[in-house]
Amino acid sequence: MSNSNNSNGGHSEQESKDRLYKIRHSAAHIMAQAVLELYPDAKIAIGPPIENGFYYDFDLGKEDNGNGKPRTFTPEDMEKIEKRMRQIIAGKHPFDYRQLSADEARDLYKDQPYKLELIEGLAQGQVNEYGEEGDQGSGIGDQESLTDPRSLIPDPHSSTVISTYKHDTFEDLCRGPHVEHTGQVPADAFKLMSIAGAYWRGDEHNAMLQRIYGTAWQNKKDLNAHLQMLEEAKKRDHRKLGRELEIFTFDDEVGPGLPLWLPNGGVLIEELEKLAKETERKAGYDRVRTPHVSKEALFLRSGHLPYYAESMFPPMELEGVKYYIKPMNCPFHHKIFAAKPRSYRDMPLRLAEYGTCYRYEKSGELFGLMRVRSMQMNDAHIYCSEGQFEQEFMGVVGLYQEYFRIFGIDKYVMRLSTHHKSGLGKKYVDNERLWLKTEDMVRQAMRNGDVPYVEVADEAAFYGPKIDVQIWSVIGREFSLATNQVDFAVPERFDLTFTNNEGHGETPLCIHRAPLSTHERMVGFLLEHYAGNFPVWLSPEQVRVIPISDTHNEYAMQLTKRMQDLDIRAEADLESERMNAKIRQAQLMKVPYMLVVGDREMAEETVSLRKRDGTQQNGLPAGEFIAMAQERIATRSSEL
RNA sequence: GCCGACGUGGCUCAACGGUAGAGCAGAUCUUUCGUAAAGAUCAGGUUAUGGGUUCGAUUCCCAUCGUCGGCUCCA
Repeated sequence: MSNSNNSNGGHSEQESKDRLYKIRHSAAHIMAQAVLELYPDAKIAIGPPIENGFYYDFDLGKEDNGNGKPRTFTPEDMEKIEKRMRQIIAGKHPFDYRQLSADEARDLYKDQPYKLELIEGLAQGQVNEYGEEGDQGSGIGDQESLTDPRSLIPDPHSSTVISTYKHDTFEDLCRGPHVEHTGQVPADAFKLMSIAGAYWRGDEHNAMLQRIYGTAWQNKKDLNAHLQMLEEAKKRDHRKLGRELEIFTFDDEVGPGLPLWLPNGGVLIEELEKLAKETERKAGYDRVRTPHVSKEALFLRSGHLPYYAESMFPPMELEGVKYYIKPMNCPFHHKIFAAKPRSYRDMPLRLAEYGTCYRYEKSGELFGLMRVRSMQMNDAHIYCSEGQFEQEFMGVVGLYQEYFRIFGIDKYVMRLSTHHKSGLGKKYVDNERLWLKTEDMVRQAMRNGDVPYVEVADEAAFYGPKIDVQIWSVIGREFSLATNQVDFAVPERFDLTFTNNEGHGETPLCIHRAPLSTHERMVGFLLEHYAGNFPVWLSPEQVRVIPISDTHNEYAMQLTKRMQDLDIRAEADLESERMNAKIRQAQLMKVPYMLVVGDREMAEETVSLRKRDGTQQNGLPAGEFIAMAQERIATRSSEL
C-alpha cells in the first residue's frame, strides 16, 4: 500500500509527512471530542494516527437498548460525528500542551478507566527506565510503528512527567505533536471510513471497544485521489479477479476456507509447481511424499500439539487411536530423516514436498485465498550442521530473491522474528541460550549476505527464529508470503542425529522453508500483483485464435492444434460471433495473445497478432509467432 | 472466536408487507462480420436455511449458516 505517491510540489517529503501526521493525530482528537459530546458517558481509549488516517477507540457502555449488549455506533452516528467535527474545525481552537504529574493526571481522568490504566503504565515506565528496556521493536519503518497502538505510549526517555494536549473542551493524554489549531485540519479532506470492533490494547482477553477509522489528507485533491485508489484496489482484489478469470471458487457445502481450484487455477498451480521442482532439483533438494494424517503420537513428539491444537482439525479416533490431519509437514520429514542412520556425508539433507495441510483457522480469520483452511505448501526441511547453517540459510534467501526476480516482486519487507523472554516455556521452547544464539546466527547471515531486514520481537515460531517475507494485499492487509525458519529444538525431540567426521553423534539444525508460500496465498498474491495479467508462461490460456468468419475455422483449428502439440496453451474461438466480440471475450479473460485469422492470413500462412496490451502486428508468419511464444514461455519472461 | 454490516437466478443489481424484475452469462435460431459487445426467441429464482409475527413476509423479529469491514491469530 505504500505506493500512493502524492507529489506536493514545494514541500520536502519529510515536511509533508510531518504535516500529515499532525493533521491525522489532531483529527483523532477532534473526533474524540465530537463523540464525547454526542455520548457523554463514552469512555475513551486511544486514538493514534495511522497510515492514510487515524482511528480512535471508544467504549460506549451498555446502557441504551437494555439488552445488555454493548452499545455500538451506527452509520448515522458517523454522519453526526463528522458534522460535529467540521464545526470544531471551524472553531479554530488552539492545541495547548501541558505537563502534569501522575497524580494530577489520575485526577483529570478519574472517570476514564482506560486512561487511568495508561497512566499507571506510564508511571511504571519511569521506574523501568532504569531497569530493563521497554517493549519497543527496533528498526521497523515508521508506518509500522504508526499502526502499533503501543507507540502511543510516550517515549520513556522524555516523559519524566505526563503530558496532555487540549483543544476546546477536550484534553487527551498525548505527547503530540499536533497542528497549531483545529482550523488547520482541512475540513474537506477527511472522511470517517468505518466502524470496527477492536480489543483494548489489542488483547483478545480484554474488552471489545468500538473503533472508528477515518482518513485524512492535506487537501481535497489528495483525499479524492486516495478514495479513487481504494476503488481501483477493489478491482484487483484477488477474490473478484479469481471469480472473473475462473481461477477458484468456494462452495457452502464444501466449507469455508476450502477453495476449489477451477481449471484455470489448476494451470497456475501446475506452473508454480513446475518452477519449484526445477529450482529445487538444481539446488540439491530431494523430493519426498508423506501422508495427510498421522497418529497423535507424532504431533505429541514434535511438540506441536500443545502449541497448536487450537488450529488443528479435531482428531478422529479409530480402534482406540487418535489420528490428526496434518497442519504441517515437518514431523513427517523428521521421520524420513530418522528412517536410516545419517552421516555428515549426507548433510545437508534437503527434503522437499508440496505438502497439503489443513489448519482450522478461526472463522473470522478466513480471507479469500490468502487465509484458508486447506493449503498446499512449497515446503522443505533442510537438515544441516551448525557449520553449514549460514550457507544453507542464505541459499534459501537466494531462492526467494530468484523467485521475486521472476515475478517482478519488489514491494516486500524481510522480517526477522525473534522470541520474547516472557513467552519462554509458553509460546516458545524454553532455552534462552539457544534462542539468543540462533537469532544471532540469522542476523549474522543476513548481514554477511547484505540483505536488508527489519527485526520484530515476540513473533518467532515456537522452535526458533524466522525470516518472513511480508507483503500486502491490494486492500492493505499484511501477510507473510515466504518463510524461512530455524529450528533448534524439534530435531532433538525426534532424537535426530548424524555421525560427524569424528565419529560422534550430533543433532542437526533444521531449516523450515517455504519460499513460494502456499499455492493458495501465492496465487492470491499473484492475482493482485499482476491484476490478473499473468505473464505468458503463467497464463492459463496463452493464445486465443480468432477466425474472422467460419470459413477460417479450419485454418484456426490447424494453427491451434499445431501450438497445442508444442505445449502452448492455445484455444480457437469457433463461436458464431463477430470478431470484435471474440476479441472482447479474450481481452476480458486477459489472454496474452490473440491471433486474428482471415482470408489474408490463410493465404499467406500468417497471423494477425493482437497482444493483451492492445498492440498489434499484422502479417506475422505463423512459425515466427510460435517461436516467439515458445521463447517467452521457456524463459518465463515477463515480457508480453 | 470477538464487534459490526450484509446475504434476491452463474455474475452485477432492482422491487421492500400484497406474493419477484433487468442487464450480462447460458440455450436455440438468424447473422459470417477485419481488432473491446450483431439481432431475435427461450430457459433460469420455494428471494441463504430454519422458526416466529401477520389475513398475507423477499420485505418485520429471532436463531443458524455464509460473506464482507475490522480485532485477535497466521503460510
